[in-house]
Amino acid sequence: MKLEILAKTDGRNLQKTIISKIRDHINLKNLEPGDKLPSERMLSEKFGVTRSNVRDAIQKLEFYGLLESKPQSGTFVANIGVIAMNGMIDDILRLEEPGFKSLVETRILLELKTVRLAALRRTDEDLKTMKEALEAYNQKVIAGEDAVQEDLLFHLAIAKASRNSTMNNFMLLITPKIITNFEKYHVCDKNLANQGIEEHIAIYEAIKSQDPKLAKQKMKDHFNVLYQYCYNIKKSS
Amino acid sequence: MKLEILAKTDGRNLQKTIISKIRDHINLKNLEPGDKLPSERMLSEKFGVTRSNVRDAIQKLEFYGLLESKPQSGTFVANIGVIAMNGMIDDILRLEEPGFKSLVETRILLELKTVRLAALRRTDEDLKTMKEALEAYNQKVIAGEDAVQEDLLFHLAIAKASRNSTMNNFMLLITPKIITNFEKYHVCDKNLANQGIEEHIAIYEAIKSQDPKLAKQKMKDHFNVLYQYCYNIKKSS
DNA sequence: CCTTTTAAATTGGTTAGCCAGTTTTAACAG
DNA sequence: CTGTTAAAACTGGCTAACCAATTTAAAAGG
Repeated sequence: MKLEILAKTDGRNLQKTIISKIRDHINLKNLEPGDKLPSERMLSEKFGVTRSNVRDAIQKLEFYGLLESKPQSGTFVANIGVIAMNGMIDDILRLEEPGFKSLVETRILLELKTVRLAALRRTDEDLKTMKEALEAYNQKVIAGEDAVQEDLLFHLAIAKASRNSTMNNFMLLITPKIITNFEKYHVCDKNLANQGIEEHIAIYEAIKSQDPKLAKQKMKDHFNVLYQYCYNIKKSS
Repeated sequence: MKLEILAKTDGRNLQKTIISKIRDHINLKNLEPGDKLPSERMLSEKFGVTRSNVRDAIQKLEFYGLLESKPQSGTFVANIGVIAMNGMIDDILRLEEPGFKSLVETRILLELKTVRLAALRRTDEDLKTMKEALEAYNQKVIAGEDAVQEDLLFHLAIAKASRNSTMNNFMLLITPKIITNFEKYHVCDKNLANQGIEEHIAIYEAIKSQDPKLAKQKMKDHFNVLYQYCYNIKKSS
């Protein structure tokens, strides 16, 4: 077990090492936006690692918009100067795994915004999707079954109706992680789920009547109950 | 040029096709959390694509927390039921590339929160980092040079001081894309940069004196100027 | 029939080599 | 010396073979 963890952190540290070496190279050679990096083969030889490792590191930096790979041509420094490049790579390297608290804070922030935007921008089709998710949730709760999935889908339907693909994407990223934590700490019990029905309906109605302020307030109420309960669980565990 | 775009969309569509086929398989076989997917080899044969393509698709679903690959063992359905799985994959497939407006909206939302959290949680070290970024910015502006990078680093320093790794990560993700758009539309002119000095100082002082409300207000002021200018640019272009 | 042991098959990950474009170099004509 | 052309070298992506760990099957022992 220990070894498995070590292996994983080893892989992580290897990637971080390669990323920092790429940064060093950029600094040493004073590469500016648009300049070409050495080929993956040369970098892998220079760093004493496999080409796959280099590719993975480059892919990560591409994901953060710092590099850009062009097929059959090369990898290029993105339209970002060396100063910002250094600062950002530094931040990326020091970025730690998000804890539960971090995820919850971000979720609340995002949802209080998406619900507002959804109230302003929702189409009739969005409304239909939300209503379906809402009714699926209610049905499960009334039947006394677990409704975590349906709850998730209702909230994601709101995110989609917000018509902001960045926030929608972020919601898709963090929600599953939160759900996993919820189930781990056994949040979302039956009685809480019953209360959730009314709260969801209130949110839905506010979005339907295109009242952003009310929608935000109802979402706030929803979270208040949920996370008060949640933090109690956390403290007692 | 047309062909290049076609090739890219082809690759994208291929991955989306594979992802939807994986979803279909999960539905058809009624796979539940913890169940094992067929091996990458079998899936690649079944779908008539290369193993690399299957791996990439699985990696993406892993990124969104829907699958989990264990070395020398197999790929497993994450702790998420079929209903949520279907909904999420559907959302992921329909997710569109974020536009400029989407990015700006999200940035404002995130920064109004991170600046508040930074005021509450900043350590003395955070404060030092922010001050350094601030002074680097001022120096460049006073010298009449472009200070986009230094501006970026100041805002990222705030994100780091917020002590929320999820928001910090999100900021790192969207900021470069916004910067690119800024430079494309030639936002951030000299006169605007001069005004930026005072606004940055006001934000910094509010964080220093641990006044979250004031910090948020000063950030709001900062954005007001910036994006009023920005939207004018957009409209005229 | 059940438990233990062992060997064969299967797995995700890794590696070396191949491919189709791109880029650089060199050859050559004017 | 310059502009054009062709060919050689280089590039990121892709393919197939390989690897070590794991899982399954079967064989052995009780």
